[in-house]
Amino acid sequence: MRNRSVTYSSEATFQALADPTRRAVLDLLRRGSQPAGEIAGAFPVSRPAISKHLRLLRRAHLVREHREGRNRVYQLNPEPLRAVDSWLDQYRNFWKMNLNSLKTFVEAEHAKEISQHHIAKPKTSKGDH
Amino acid sequence: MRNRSVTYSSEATFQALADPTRRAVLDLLRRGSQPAGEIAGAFPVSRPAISKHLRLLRRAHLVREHREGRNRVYQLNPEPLRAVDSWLDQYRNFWKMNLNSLKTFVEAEHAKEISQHHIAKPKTSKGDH
DNA sequence: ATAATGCGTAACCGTACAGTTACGCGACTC
DNA sequence: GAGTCGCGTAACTGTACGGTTACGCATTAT
Repeated sequence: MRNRSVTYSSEATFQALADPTRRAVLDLLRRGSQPAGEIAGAFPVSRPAISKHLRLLRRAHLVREHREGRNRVYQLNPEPLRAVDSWLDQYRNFWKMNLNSLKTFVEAEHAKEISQHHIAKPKTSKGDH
Repeated sequence: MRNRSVTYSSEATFQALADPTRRAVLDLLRRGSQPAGEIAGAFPVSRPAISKHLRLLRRAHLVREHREGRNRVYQLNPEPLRAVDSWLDQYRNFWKMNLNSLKTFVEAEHAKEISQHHIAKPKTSKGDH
């Protein structure tokens, strides 16, 4: 449970990531920082629309903004994505399990087949509930 | 670009994950499949509200539903989370980079300081743009 | 000083959606 | 068959938000 200087609300993060345009902005920003205008230029929506998206991304700390003359340059901040990664972590074993489920199943069947001489199956654990 | 039998729209997935209640439902379902009623019982909102959340999760293929008598049992399907994991992958190197950014920066400054005898700074490389 | 640029914000739509209550329907119980 | 349980859905409300246009405010250019 390492506590970095700032604790990012994964709530805001997920919320910010929910919009495809915002994810695209992040993808764009991976190539390098850009002023708001150029970001807006990359999308088929109006500049104010992007401005609002950027505000949301700012609130989620997914981007950082600093002025440069009359430009506002936006920079990616991948830090909060770490929280998403951690959250995902709880499910990773889970889908690895599923990855091997067929294999495991087959092996289990195989093992059963081998040792299946006089052992009565107790009841088949009826799902995972 | 592996194409599994089903292609999950990461759009629907992110959308589904955007709500805290829905993420909580998934977290709950990690412990095992449950009928809708029990899921609803675990939250301070009405049963129909949960029912709608479950519908969204179903659409995103994050849960699977099957009837069992007069119950509808919901089961976690972690598959679509893989897509999220892949998406995140593009940022993983990035935040590893940032881990070392301070170190790198300090080292760079140090190097500059050493060689900085008669070199006029052209204009300060102006961010990372 | 004046004009033009770059951006954010306000004001205003339309739509999505979280939540509620009322209702309906299939599935077990007696 | 009548009652009840489990659960989805319809109908409705409040709110968030994506998009637009109009506007305002700095900063640079003339």
